[in-house]
Amino acid sequence: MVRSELANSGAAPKIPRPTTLRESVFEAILELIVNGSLSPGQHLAESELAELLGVSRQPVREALQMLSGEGWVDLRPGHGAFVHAPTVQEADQLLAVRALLETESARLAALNSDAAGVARLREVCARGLRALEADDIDASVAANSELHALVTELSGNTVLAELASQVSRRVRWYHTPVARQRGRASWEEHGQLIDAIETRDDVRAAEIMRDHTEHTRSSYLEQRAAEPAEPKEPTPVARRRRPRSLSAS
Amino acid sequence: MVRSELANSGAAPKIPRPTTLRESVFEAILELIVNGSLSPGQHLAESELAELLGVSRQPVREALQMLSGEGWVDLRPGHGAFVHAPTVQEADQLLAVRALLETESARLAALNSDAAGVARLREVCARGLRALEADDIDASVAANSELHALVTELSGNTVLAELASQVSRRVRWYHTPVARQRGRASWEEHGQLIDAIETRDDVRAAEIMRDHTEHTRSSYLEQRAAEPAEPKEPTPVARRRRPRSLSAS
DNA sequence: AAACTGTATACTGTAGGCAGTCGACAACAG
DNA sequence: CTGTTGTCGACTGCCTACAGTATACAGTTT
Repeated sequence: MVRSELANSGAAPKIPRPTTLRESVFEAILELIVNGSLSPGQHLAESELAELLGVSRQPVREALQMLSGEGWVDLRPGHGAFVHAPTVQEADQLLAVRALLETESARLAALNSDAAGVARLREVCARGLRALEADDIDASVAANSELHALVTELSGNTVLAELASQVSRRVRWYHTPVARQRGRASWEEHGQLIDAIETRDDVRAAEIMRDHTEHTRSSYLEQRAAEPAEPKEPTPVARRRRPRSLSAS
Repeated sequence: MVRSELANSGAAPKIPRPTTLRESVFEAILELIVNGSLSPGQHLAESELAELLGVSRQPVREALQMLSGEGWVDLRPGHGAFVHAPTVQEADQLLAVRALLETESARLAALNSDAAGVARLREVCARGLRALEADDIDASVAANSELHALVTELSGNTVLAELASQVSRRVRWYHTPVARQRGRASWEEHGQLIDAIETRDDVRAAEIMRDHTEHTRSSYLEQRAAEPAEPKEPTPVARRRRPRSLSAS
């Protein structure tokens, strides 16, 4: 194998693998949704998005269908795509499902984890705490997601991990705007969780994770109850006729 | 409302709503996968499928992406679609996830159910038993799925129900070929489950469902252990060069 | 004979275009 | 003035076509 010589030469700068256009478009639109540039209920015209992103309609179509599959947009046949407008009820249900999936993940992680896994958990946890001290909300939220993803990965159940990851992303969307508080307590719970995983105490790990996710859930509900953003308008599905420009908010 | 006169006239033959082509193609390919016409690992060329189904490549592409989203095919960029080849490990993980989701569904159903819901459950259960008596495996399996779907629906958590439905379909694919036995016992457990739901005994309902799904899981594993169809060939990803014809098996 | 290189083929990814359909507004009848 | 019908505009869904790329085979060189 003469090639191995070249293969082992390392220093492979991972050539900018021109990932498929639809994936780039997927990420781009997702970003627009998450950061609020596209408001819930808004109609997404393929042509406009295509022009905005400088691509043809086809990748946009495919990206919209991917988004639909994960619940980010609603696809009404013949009418096109609308940014999904999450109801409070749905958010609550989603949080409940997340609690279920992550609790089981924590339990399995406690049973399957090894020293290396625990070390990685601690590293992420430390990073999250540092971000918290520095008041870097974004980094803190990112570390939070990373930690939860790591727990699901350590569960050893790939299917479970993928499902949890999908659910978590949506949860984060609903939850991020109200996640400012509940920082310190959250990371303390994370520490306890890691302790339980390290000692392979699956029952305790599950218990901590359940309480932890339930805390964020009740925190979310309180927040929503405090400021009922739009109590009316139960389904404001793109009331305005033509959102000519996509630059909302 | 003059229109109500016409609207209430009933007898709406539900005009053959020309559902989008991509959905029809989705169903068609899914059927080909489930019934074994397309074997796991087989490469799916868009052009061939398009010609086979008498449509253009576009709906086929979109259908394949939907299938990819639900885990039926693997989409390798630049290489096209391959029928997903489930490993034993993955099937086991999927069954574990199903157990988790359905157990929670049963618990919630016990808390939320009403008389009407219980009546529907009993109806389906009776239908399943009749099918079993008549040795109608297909009908029995269908009733089984319907019953489980009904339980998740009665849980009141839509998100949970959708997730469980998705997982169940895949489970059924892996499981159907080995589902011949375990008929009688399964339906007896269903009866007990309905009893628990009727009496709103959430703990017992969850317990029964967990045991029930664990039974099918161990049943599946035994079956696989008994006949290790292809112990070798860990990833037979379309080894043959050109599967000219799509009529496999 | 073995390995490398050039060429051919087939398939994917993307673009552009056309017909069908839905919603909205305007004109008209009762 | 209210309800109905005709017409316009826009957008989706689908088809066709082209370019880019990966794979396999054959020819060539060492």
